[in-house]
Amino acid sequence: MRPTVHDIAAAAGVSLATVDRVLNLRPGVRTVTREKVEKAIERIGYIRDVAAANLAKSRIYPLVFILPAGDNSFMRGLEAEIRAAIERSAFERTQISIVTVPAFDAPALQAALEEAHAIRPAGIAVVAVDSPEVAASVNRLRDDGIPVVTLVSDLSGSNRDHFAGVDNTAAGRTAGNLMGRFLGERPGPVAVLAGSMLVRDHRERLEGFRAVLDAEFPGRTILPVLEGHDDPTEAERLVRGALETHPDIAGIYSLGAGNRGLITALKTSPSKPCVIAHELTPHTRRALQDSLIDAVLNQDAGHEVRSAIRVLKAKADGLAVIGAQERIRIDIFLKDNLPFDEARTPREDL
Amino acid sequence: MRPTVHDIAAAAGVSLATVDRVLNLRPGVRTVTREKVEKAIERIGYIRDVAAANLAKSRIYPLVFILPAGDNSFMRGLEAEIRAAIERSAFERTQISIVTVPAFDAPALQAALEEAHAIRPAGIAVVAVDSPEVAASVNRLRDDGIPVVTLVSDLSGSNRDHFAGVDNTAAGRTAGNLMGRFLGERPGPVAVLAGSMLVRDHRERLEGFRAVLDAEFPGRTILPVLEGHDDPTEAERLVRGALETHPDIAGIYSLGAGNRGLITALKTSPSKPCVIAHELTPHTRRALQDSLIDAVLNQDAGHEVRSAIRVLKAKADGLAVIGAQERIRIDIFLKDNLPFDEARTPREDL
DNA sequence: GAATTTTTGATGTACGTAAATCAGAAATTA
DNA sequence: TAATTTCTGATTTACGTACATCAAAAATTC
Repeated sequence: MRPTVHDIAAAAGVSLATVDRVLNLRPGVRTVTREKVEKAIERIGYIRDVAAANLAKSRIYPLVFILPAGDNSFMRGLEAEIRAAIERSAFERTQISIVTVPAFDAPALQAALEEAHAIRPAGIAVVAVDSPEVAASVNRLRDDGIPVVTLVSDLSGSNRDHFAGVDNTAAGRTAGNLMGRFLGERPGPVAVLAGSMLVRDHRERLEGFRAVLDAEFPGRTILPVLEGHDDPTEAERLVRGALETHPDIAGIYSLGAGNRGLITALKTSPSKPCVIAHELTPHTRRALQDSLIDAVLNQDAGHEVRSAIRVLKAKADGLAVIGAQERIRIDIFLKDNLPFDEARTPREDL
Repeated sequence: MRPTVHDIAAAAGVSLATVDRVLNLRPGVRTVTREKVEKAIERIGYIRDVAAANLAKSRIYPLVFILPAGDNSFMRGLEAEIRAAIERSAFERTQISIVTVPAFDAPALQAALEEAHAIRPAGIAVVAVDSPEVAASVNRLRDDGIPVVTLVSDLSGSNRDHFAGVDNTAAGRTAGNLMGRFLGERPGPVAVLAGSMLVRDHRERLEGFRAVLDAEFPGRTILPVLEGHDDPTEAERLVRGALETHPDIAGIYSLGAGNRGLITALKTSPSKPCVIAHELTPHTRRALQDSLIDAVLNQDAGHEVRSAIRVLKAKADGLAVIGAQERIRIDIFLKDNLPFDEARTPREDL
């Protein structure tokens, strides 16, 4: 049988009340007694029964998710996953609220963080805009004992507890490797469509992509980055322009959102470049099936949300997390390994 | 506040004892009363607090994992993940035992299943050999109320509760697509190294690989399958022989284990075929880094084990599972997106 | 050494559910 | 209707922890 608080009391030769004081960091215990109890805990290998503790505390975890607003299929899919988690909140003792802020807007994000801080939740998950002010807000939260997890896009210079997202440099490198191999001997430059260099995930993807192409496929030119701000209309205009200016474009790497616009532009393009994009949405899925896109690198939003919740709860309780379980993988989808469409998939009209 | 059993009792106008009888399917309740209680449960939206219930029951879940013995890096990695889960059993209320049986041996597997049946565990996870006798044993377990999850390799003609593994047909298709694209215009046939056609995962991978190569890359010949029984020595001999008989081999698809032998053969081969293999082990990882292997399709053994445990526990309690969470993904590793090596990785000497 | 403060023990209640017992009520059978 | 069987209610204990209260013991201060 697993040892209980009673066993600690017996082993340490103290009362249950004293054990409780030690375990829950309550005052009124002499250092010698505290050490005696701690040694007994160590000795008998006591592990707190979190389920029982949560029951006794009637613990619930109020969590806040902050993510960009706007017409972005991936982000709306992410939001849908958060809503799915809300459905499960009765089981998971969570109480989740969603806050949306304008995309790529550091001051707005900072304001949202401050507002969330005031509520004093058990934890905050945030799709970060990489800026010092945002990092400062996050650090204040941490100093105040509120765990923070960055979601999808990480935050430099902050002591956030965890990043629930993929290794974006590796994703970019993978895209570079696939692009280089898929193109083979085909001549022509490669275009890159990004959302904004203000978010770290986009910067890292670009960096990885560039590194591999430069190192392993020299002679392949990369055109100046097109910044489409994850907006389909802007993306379409930029891609159309690039394809007109450089009719010999051999490949396009779309490392952000706004793929709907990219796809529209591709449909009317006279040439057929090799296209690698990010995030599996209804649009990229169809384009993959129609061979307009050759490969899609994906991060599973559901996994990211569930991971963020697990980590926030664990951090709130001061518990360890299973590192391997929380590593978010980069999925590579070709048209041959598309997962079955599910009800969970964001709606077609998004 | 979430409704409790007391609320049901009040709402149905019955006593707590009757609610308990209904909830836990105990006898001694008239049909009319039972229906009254069930309607009240429905009406107030009661959800059983599993944590509290498990606490009251002092519930533990005895689980049995059955997997092939032998010198197979992937299977030993799987076993390591099961041992990691055993480490967590105090937290997860599980009590896991591991049984190993000779590989590709249906009678031995059946015997192991019958033995596990006798213990009457809360659930069984099994790496299946695809045979009618094994399916019959599994069906008997199910009829007896013991949930069964197939792990890594599925079982035809059984009513196992769940399959914790990847879509192997899709994996084979993906391999075919990558092979076709990576080879480009390079001439020469493709060799396939498998473990055994007795396991469904290998059959499915081959089928998917063939389908894509035939459909999308016609003109590419596939040599007769080499069956290496997941044994490094045998694999090496077979690959060496094939490379000698067909010096023009352009690609090799290794869809089973025994990759150590394949790699040894590759090192001394005068030609450099494009190689796609399965499962990231210390050996395939190094071969990938050394560019002896071009791509590795991987299933995360840790995810599979954790998923199997979650599903078995849920089934034992008659609860629903989050489908999306339990879908095991096919990881595609190129040398550019290798995950960091971790302590969890199977030891080098395996 | 008395008065004070700090530390410890003993005890009870609570969380939400499970499970058991026993008495009493209702339904069924004779 | 009486005797029997079947249901139902009331109550208690338990799971492992949290948390509060009050008394008693020990340590500290003056």
